[in-house]
Amino acid sequence: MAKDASDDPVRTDFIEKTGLITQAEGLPRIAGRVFGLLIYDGDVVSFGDLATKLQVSRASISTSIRILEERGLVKRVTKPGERQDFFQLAANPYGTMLKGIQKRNRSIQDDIAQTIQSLTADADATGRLTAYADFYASLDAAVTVALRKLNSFNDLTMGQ
Amino acid sequence: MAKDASDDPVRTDFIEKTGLITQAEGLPRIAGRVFGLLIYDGDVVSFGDLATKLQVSRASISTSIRILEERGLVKRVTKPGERQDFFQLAANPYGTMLKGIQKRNRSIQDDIAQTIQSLTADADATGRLTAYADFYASLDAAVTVALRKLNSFNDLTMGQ
DNA sequence: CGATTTGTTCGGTCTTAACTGAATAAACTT
DNA sequence: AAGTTTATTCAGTTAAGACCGAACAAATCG
Repeated sequence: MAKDASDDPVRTDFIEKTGLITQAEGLPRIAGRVFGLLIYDGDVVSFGDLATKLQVSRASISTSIRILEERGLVKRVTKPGERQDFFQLAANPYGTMLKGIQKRNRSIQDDIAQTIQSLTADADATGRLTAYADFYASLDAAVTVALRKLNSFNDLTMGQ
Repeated sequence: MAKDASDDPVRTDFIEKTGLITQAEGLPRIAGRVFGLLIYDGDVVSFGDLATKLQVSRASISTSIRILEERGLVKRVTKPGERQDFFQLAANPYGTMLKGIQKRNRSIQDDIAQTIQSLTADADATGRLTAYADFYASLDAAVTVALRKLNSFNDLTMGQ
């Protein structure tokens, strides 16, 4: 009873923090809480437990899990003899997040490049739009570096 | 009449794009449109022109400008003999944006570090929380690199 | 087969925040 | 001073989306 995880204030605070952090990234808060719970507890957690532990409806768990699965951050697993679905962190969630950022940055770069293409060659705006695109290019380069570092680290620790 | 900027579909598209891009960054869409307009037109633009050109209320311009000024992306200027305020892109808006990202990443790192501090030393979660913090640390390092590159570029072109 | 457990979907409610129009304040003009 | 022009603030409306309960579908159990 004293060892009930739900009594751990550090854990509760952390889960709420991840909810807010993730919300700022554009995901629903509950999805962030699920993410945080899976990080903190580490274990494989059942669908029902997620709902009760986070005190939210099963419907919210369902949609949050869908979002997290779509983003490749969470994996659904099943257990023989168990009817419920279980969930755990995906293998390399942070690499996946970086790839998502990368994808988005590149899409923006493409959008801007397309605008630049449409300008008349002598257009006054060309330089400023190029600077704007360069900003996303430099972000892209930086994220690529971070991704490479992260992967090499994983290769070491995961013996890959 | 044919040279009216509002007739330029490339310009209009670009401004709408920046509205959406910036919205995804967590700013109101109109603020993003103001930002895009200032990039595209380059000129110094008056308060009233922003409202009419973007077809939004003056109140929306006021709050959008406030947000953009707070973030250091836009500068307010005045002209002798002119009663209106005028606006232009800040000197190095992209560097400022990177610094904002940096600040946010570090705040998150601090939050996570604080949680780790609160854990008992043998806690099972320590490793996973550290990996989470490392993710933001690697992002931070990446942004720092991008910032340094951007500044050295500016030093060259601006003769700084 | 009927009953139960489980996950998803759908309709509706509620919260949040963007946006507007009107009121206000401040600066300038005549 | 009275009247204009301009920017901000505030109250109210609107729009978007998070969240829930209930209905549903699918699978399992008795």
